[in-house]
Amino acid sequence: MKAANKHTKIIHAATKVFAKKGFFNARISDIAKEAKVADGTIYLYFNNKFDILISVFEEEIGALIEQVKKLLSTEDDPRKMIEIFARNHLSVMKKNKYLAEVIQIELRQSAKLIKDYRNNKFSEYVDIISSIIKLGQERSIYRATIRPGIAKRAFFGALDEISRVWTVGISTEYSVEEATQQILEIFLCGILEPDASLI
Amino acid sequence: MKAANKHTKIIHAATKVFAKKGFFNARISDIAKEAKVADGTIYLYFNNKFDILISVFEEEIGALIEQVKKLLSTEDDPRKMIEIFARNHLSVMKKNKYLAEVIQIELRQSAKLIKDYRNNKFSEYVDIISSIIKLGQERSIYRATIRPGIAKRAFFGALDEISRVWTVGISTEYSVEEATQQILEIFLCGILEPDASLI
DNA sequence: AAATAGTGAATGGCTATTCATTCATTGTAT
DNA sequence: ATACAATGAATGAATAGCCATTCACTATTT
Repeated sequence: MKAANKHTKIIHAATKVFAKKGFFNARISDIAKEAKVADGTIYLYFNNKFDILISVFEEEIGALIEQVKKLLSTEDDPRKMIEIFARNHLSVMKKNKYLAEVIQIELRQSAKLIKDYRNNKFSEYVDIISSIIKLGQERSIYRATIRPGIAKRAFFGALDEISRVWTVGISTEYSVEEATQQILEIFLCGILEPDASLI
Repeated sequence: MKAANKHTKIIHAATKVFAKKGFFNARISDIAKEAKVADGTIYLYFNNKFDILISVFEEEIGALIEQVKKLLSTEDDPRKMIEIFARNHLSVMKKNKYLAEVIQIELRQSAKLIKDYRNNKFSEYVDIISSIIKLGQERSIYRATIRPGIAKRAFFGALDEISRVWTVGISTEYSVEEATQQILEIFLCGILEPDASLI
């Protein structure tokens, strides 16, 4: 029978192979081997190679959204919420390096790879940041001069670039906690020395 | 004669084609056509397709480094220096969309594309940020608790993600000035309302 | 008339996708 | 209980098309 978990098995295998080789260098036979199925079997579950990539985005990021939304639902303070988002993102990326790689690299070219595919799931994920910022502004906790649409990009971009350290073989290492603390310090307080207006 | 400017012509053509189609979908014949030379001519100036991409990185980012270093050399205040870096980066990326696209997308996969190619030029560029931060720390203008190695990533990642708005066809638009101002507000002061410790 | 630069059609290697066939499971008839 | 279909999942070798690179040839310079 067409086991539902074979679909999932292929998705996970594809995530790994895409991460390691990149979409174009990934061979269908690599994915098949990784998933321990025959090449042809993949076409029983997916229409083509692009379809596999899209499914990886939708399903893996979908799960990420579920997870962070659940965590956020227990918190009300926008400062804590932004912290939860950052810590969760960084720890998932550190733990799931294959997913990290796919988001950082393949997702970015997806618009070019696949005609008329909009990354709705991805936008939905990043928009969580702007909604937290808006909430904070309503409560006068975050500055009204901050534009949520720009700040969400700045925040996500910062998290994304910071987490790249764990995917490529860069020597400098730091922990999720350290990275989270730094990101929060920068975004909440800025990098200026509080009494630097002197000089 | 082996005109030096034919080399440059090919580099610019390649930047454009790589930006539009991505490295793997770019055909040598596309680049040749764009540069108005024969397919074979490209191999008189470059060893192979990868070599073209590497040259694009080295030469285009090399020029970017020259430019920003020159601008920075006239300034001494680390706060202004970080501003100069941000404004310059954003305005170059808004103006030169092909280069922006190549940096944002192709550069990221270069490690995977090309065995043992380290993006020295790119690291050199991003390291300008950490050196500005260190300078600021020495003068007690930037907090000592900020780790320059992490902050440079956060700052560059923020700039990079913000400038993506100009490359992909996203509806929301903002100017270089607006983006620069927001980035500086966030990084220098943070997003917290100054007297938000209330609540 | 050398020497050098440029050309573009032909080659050769590579791989996504297909599809004829096999295999496993379930149902039906004896 | 055993034999026999029927169904549809799984397989993987064969196909068909694509494109980086080469190279025999032409054009241009010195």
